[in-house]
Amino acid sequence: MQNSLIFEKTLLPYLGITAKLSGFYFTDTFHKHGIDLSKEQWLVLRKLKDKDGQTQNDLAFITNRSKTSLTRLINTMEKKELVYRLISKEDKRINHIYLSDLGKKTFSNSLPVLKNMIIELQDGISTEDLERTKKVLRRIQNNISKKLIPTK
Amino acid sequence: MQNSLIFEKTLLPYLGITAKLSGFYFTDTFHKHGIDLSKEQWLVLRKLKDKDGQTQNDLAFITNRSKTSLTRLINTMEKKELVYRLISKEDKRINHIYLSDLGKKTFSNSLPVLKNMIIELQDGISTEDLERTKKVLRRIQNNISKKLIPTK
DNA sequence: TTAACATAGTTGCACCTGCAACTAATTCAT
DNA sequence: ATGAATTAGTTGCAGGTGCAACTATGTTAA
Repeated sequence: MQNSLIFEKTLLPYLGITAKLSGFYFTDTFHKHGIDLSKEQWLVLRKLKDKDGQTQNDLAFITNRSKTSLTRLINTMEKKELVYRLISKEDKRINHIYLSDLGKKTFSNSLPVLKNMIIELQDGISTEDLERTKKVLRRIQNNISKKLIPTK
Repeated sequence: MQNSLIFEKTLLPYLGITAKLSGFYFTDTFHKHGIDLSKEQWLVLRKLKDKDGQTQNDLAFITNRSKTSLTRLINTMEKKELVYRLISKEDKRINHIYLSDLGKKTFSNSLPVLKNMIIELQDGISTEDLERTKKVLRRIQNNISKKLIPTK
């Protein structure tokens, strides 16, 4: 019992709980505002907004997902007509993913809601604390990356 | 594009990415060490180690899960013989969940692995930065909790 | 006492996830 | 030029998730 309590003193449970609660908050807020997007779907729209027509491989990579997961994410998003697939003419293996009008509209509707959500999320935290926290999280990401991709 | 980039400057993506990578790292490390536990299963063992025989309701609450999700988590853990259900004699609606010997052994095997994992995760971060980050994450949790349970 | 309500847990449905094995298309090397 | 290796995406399988509706049990109030 004493031994397992050590972990409560590390960042891991804080990270896990905060991420979980943020997820609930995200879902809840979008739902309340009639925005029919999961956080995963939102993230894909956000990446496509940056650069439309990316391949599934690229999207999987930049969203830290397996290509399997991304395939199915795009399936549901295509069913909901948020995005559409176009097979590349140069290489028939490749799908390019594009935002539909609905996708664009839904994303742009989500922005003010999300903006407000973030303000409430970060309420009462100083800029300095925010920056320091980011630095710590970035450090953790680097620590993990080194371990996950061994030398390769 | 300019507008959506705002979110990259907030804590949300840092939180999401760090939690995701931590999850990968967790799974990867346990797998490498032959510990057959998902992080969700680990968390249930951890809570039962604190107090054996808790009800599904209690476990769902303290692990921030829906009772649905917890039901199914216990189903798989029972199949793997990590835990077992006992129906309460006072109230037949209630299931008490107990650690099996295998559950106890698996959990205790996981501890040194996890300990080492956390050391590597937090490598190069000062104690002060750790504490400050925890403070920030706790603040976010509080901010969200206020919003999620409105007055009730 | 019995009808109304509350509670613990399960189930159907829909979604997100990764691994391993697969198909189809492309490239590389002999 | 053709067989081998590589690559992009899909599918089967197993697992995690929440909501709403449900069952079974227990409590409460008329």
